[in-house]
Amino acid sequence: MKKTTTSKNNPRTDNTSTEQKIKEAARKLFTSKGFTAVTTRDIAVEAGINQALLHYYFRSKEKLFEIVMLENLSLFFGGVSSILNNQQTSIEQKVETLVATYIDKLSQEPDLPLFIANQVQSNPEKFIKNLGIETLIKKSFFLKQFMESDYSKSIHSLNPLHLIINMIGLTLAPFLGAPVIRKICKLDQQHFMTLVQERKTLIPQWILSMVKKRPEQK
Amino acid sequence: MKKTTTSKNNPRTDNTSTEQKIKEAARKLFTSKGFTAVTTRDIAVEAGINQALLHYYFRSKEKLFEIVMLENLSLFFGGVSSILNNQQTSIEQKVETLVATYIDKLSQEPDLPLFIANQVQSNPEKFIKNLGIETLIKKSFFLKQFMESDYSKSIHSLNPLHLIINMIGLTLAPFLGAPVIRKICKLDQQHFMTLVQERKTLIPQWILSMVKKRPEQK
DNA sequence: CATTATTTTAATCAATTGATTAAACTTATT
DNA sequence: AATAAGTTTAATCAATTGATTAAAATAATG
Repeated sequence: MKKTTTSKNNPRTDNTSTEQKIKEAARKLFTSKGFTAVTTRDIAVEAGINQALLHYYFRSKEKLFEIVMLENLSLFFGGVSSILNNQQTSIEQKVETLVATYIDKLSQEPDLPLFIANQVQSNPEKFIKNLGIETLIKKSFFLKQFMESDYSKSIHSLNPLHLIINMIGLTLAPFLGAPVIRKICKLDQQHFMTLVQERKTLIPQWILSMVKKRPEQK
Repeated sequence: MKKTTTSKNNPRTDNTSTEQKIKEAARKLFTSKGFTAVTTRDIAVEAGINQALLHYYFRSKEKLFEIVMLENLSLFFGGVSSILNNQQTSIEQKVETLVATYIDKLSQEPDLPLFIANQVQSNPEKFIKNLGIETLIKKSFFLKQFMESDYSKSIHSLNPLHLIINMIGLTLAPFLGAPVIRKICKLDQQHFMTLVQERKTLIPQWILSMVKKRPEQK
């Protein structure tokens, strides 16, 4: 039987190496190929362990996926709240940090956006519940700050929903299209990274220009 | 045996109703759930036919998926070439028509972007080959037009790659996040549609403001 | 060291999967 | 109507799947 609750054996910090190996293999495969496309045997091979061990440690494929999904969610949204609710920073600074943070994050985990997008599509209510997205955005200091700013008072006022959609869209787009972009433009990993890094300064500029003034209709 | 080549029976235009039913069921399921998550029996049930008929008409699940994928690709990219290569329209007009066309298209086929994104990730080279994307973009009249315009000559000149990424990102974003956006903001289908329709005029304005002038660094 | 608890393994299970087959049924052709 | 060609069906196959089991191997405990 598996040591479940308070066990006495801890070789060192005891995050049983095998358990960890399985979870990491699962995360790699689930994140890049999705739930149904990955078999428990695939995971076992990737982790270099016996297939039965997967069930020994995680009961079922579903349970393991659930864990991976929650990990990916917190990886994707972790830290956002503290940026959005920082009382010391301006709107402009928030946009900058947010974009920069995500570009760095996605540079290390390029499969994350598509994984998240698939979860959003296949299970939106679960997605919303597991995160505090609703409060994360709607009750954020960022939104309050924006609604009280000149931006939302001017006649050029823009629905903040558009703003959020744009920020996310502009940031995720190059990662979602990465394989095609790289292939067509013949960019190696390094050149692609500089392209993406450029956007750290560009996106905030674009976002602010959207909200500051509209070009006159000709 | 199946009537393959030139058959003599044609009730009317003879796109055998069953064959069509299967293909439509397959498209619906494959597009929303992906290849591995859908079984041939799922398709049979959705189409209201016997499972063996699927193989009778399409040989294998893979072949059927291939057909659906190509159909989706041409659905997604159809008409783009004629917009990009129109010698009569200005850059501004091209951006406007492109955005408007896609917003209309995706409003009717909201699952398309994620399906395409998944294909891009899992099989980029096939994706590029099946389409003429490379020529579609790199050799388009649009690009030539842009490179010769004031936009690319000014000191504010912007890598056109960013422009294309932005256009796509801004257009697709609300559809990729649709379920969450609708849930959080409590938008019904109709209100979501007006939100998206607003972007038909907004996105071209944003795109042009990006390329026209940069806000000064403070 | 002996005993017990934990971890790992190989073998196997039942269910599901894509695919095939042979017979039944329908439609067209003469 | 008789025959042939095309279509549909139910039954079945072999392979793969997630999951279980019981025994073996390893580590911990007294």
